[in-house]
Amino acid sequence: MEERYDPERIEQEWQKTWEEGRAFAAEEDSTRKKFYLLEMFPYPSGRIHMGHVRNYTIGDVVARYLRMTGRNVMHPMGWDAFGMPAENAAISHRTHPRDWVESNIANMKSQLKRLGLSYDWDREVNTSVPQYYRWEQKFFIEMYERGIAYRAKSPVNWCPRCKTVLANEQVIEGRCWRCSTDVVIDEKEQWFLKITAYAEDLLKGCDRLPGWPERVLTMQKNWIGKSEGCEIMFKIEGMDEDLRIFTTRPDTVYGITFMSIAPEHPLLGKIIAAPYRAAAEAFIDKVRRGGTKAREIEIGEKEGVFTGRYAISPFTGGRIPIYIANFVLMEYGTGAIMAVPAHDQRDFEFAKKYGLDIRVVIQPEGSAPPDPKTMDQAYEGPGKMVNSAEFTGTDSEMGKKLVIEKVVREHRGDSKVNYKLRDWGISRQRYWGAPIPMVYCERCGIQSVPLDQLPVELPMDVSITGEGESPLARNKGFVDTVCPKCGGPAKRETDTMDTFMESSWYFEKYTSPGKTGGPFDKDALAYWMPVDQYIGGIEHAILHLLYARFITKVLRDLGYVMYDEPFTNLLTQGMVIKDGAKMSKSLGNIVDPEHIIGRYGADTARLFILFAAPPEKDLEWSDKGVEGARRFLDRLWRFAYKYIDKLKTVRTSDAGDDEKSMAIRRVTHRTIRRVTDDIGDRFHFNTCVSALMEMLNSLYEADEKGIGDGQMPALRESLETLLVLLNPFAPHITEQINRELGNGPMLRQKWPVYKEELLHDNTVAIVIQVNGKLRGQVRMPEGSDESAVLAAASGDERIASYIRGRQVKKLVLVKNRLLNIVL
RNA sequence: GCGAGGGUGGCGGAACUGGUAGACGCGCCAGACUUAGGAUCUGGUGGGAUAACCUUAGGGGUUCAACUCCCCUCCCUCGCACCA
Repeated sequence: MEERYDPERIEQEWQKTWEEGRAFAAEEDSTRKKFYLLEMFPYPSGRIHMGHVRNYTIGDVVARYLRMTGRNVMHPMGWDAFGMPAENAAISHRTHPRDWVESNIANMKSQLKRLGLSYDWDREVNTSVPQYYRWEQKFFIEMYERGIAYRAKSPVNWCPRCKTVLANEQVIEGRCWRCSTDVVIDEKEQWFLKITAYAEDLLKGCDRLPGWPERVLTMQKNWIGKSEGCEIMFKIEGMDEDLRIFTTRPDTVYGITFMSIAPEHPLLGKIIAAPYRAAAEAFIDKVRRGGTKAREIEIGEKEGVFTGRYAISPFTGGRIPIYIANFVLMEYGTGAIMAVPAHDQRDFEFAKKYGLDIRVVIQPEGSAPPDPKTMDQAYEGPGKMVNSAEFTGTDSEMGKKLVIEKVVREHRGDSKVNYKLRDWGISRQRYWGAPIPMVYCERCGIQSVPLDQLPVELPMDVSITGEGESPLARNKGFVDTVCPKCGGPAKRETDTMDTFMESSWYFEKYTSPGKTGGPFDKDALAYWMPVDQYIGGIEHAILHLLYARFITKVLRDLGYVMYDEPFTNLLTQGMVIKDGAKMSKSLGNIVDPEHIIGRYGADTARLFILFAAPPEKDLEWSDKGVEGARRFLDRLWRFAYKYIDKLKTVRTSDAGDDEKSMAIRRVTHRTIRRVTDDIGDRFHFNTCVSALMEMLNSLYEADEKGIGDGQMPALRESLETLLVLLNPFAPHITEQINRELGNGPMLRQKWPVYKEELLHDNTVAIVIQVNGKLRGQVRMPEGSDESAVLAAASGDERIASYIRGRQVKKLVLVKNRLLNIVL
């Protein structure tokens, strides 16, 4: 054994061994319990960052631990290889996106290998190759045939900088999620996936995911945004059309004093009465100029203008003035609302501003109805209906049902559920993505590409300039095709799919990456899916995780998969921060993983990152902390080096029962218990590491007191155990020392099981409290009863001084731990 | 405003069902070895005149016993935010 710990040499050697032995290749084995462990695959940007290191290290600990417990672990890795940066790089570096991506993958792959991550590289998936995206195209066509994929003209979020359409989910506070440019609204023909048809399924599924963090589920539920209420049609005075509104408060219909409609409402042209036209149009124009920014970000003043027209209440028959209001959104509900200022804060503010009536129709439980003249805010709570004709006196919750019944009876509307969730626009006017397999024929219209002609391959001979139309639209060889139906000239769809499509089913592809006759091997899919543990950043709480759940449900309905949810357990790890801020180029606080690995070794990097914080919390990077991690490994190495020659010649099974041996063995078995508890169900890797540090500390303590030849078997057991327990965290150094001990590889080694009888000493330290305050400690045989402990405590001079001359009122004994003497 | 999660030494963080608060690591202090030490080892390290005693954001409560349970207040982070 070398005297000095040299991580670089050791790590390279073991990584080579693992690679050559295909050490982490997973195979279906129906006799073994599977575990599918997955970390979110990266975009191949070229270099890994600390966030990756953290994400993948956490996963690797779980993978290596579970393998040792006997689970058949699949731990794959791949590349989310489509997407804009490749195109941007192509423009600035004059390379082809494919080449750029490939060299990035090669580089990142070697970086991941240098971290010692135990991936099954045989299952590697690259989403940008036709063998991958051809199945996505097939799914798309099948979705089209079922009406799940459809084409529609709709206002889209357009990023002028990225020159592409963005999904609602990709617009953050009115700006592009990538480049933060203000997004503009444009009308375009787009391909959509009907995620709204799955809104209820996705929402219900949230309640069947106990292994997901509550906050992720909450975010998803919020995003889906279900609200139950009803639609009511109001007659418009002097017009044939009805005004349809959506409300969740049918119990307040007798409090309607005006109507508010969105400036984009299609009926507006007819509704606005001639004398009001100029003012109304000026207002509409003003709102429109404000754009998305003003409407969606600034919680601006509520403004509106009277249309000069009235609706008729189907309840009272009264005339209700119709206003155009800036806060009413066309995209939600019907784009028109009934306004009940007494019981809706927004309506209240609007009414106050324009001097409109306020009519109270709900009386709060146990207090008088609010007075419209003195109210300073709307009462939005429940209560008893008042001033509401035949409903007066009814409880508001019951009233909601009864009013809906009345509306239905009179054919003025129906109950209705609305969702905030919108259909997923997947068209992207970009080159580097999966082509949407559709053809436009002048004669036959939209046609899907016949399945036997898939894949529609992305052409490689393109010029990428970043100007004007997408490179695909200018590529005649690609665009010009024949209609699959009539054989006449036709043009291909030139939009590509949102890259979130590829990441919505890659985890399924890992189960049979080489399969060619279809997307998945049925048996492999049945064996491995669903993913038992998924690990990734919280930033994907909505986008990726919602889309992946959606596509899984679609694939289920298309008959490809047989489960409802793809990820049983989800762990969202925190960010890596430095000096209190997220690592970023602009802040100049980036720590390069490669540099850390080069200087301290992968084992040190892994150990630090696991030790510094529990996985779900943010991790503050500390160079000093890294040194501490390295110091621990150095200490481990030195300890092993000191005893290696003696340890080589003894057998663990010969461990003696002398006091020194027993002390060593107790520490060993107690540590097994601690680490097993923390690593298994709790994922508290930081406390695992500290338990291992404590174990090594106590071995050094034993060393200080002198370890004789008689203790060598116990010491061997201890060191071997320490190596196994530490192996998931620091796989290289542990393998190396283990080999020096003359043992075979740790890969298939069993996770140790502690021996109950070795956890206990025959005596225990019992804390003595007097009136709840700590006063001392006595050493007692295990299982001592109240009177015995009290006797011992009384014998202790310090403790006795607190009790002397006073009556013991009560004794509280916590077996083997504590005695509280109450005076 | 609504929803979720937090607030523990100089710092990162422990304390699983209420039972020795501050494990482990960093930093700091002292010492040893040494030509030197940013190497290594040993000891110390919540506050306090190291004596009483006080300490888990602050205040109250339940209990023999509270970081942990209950009530009130303050602060921080994240998500949603005119969704009718």
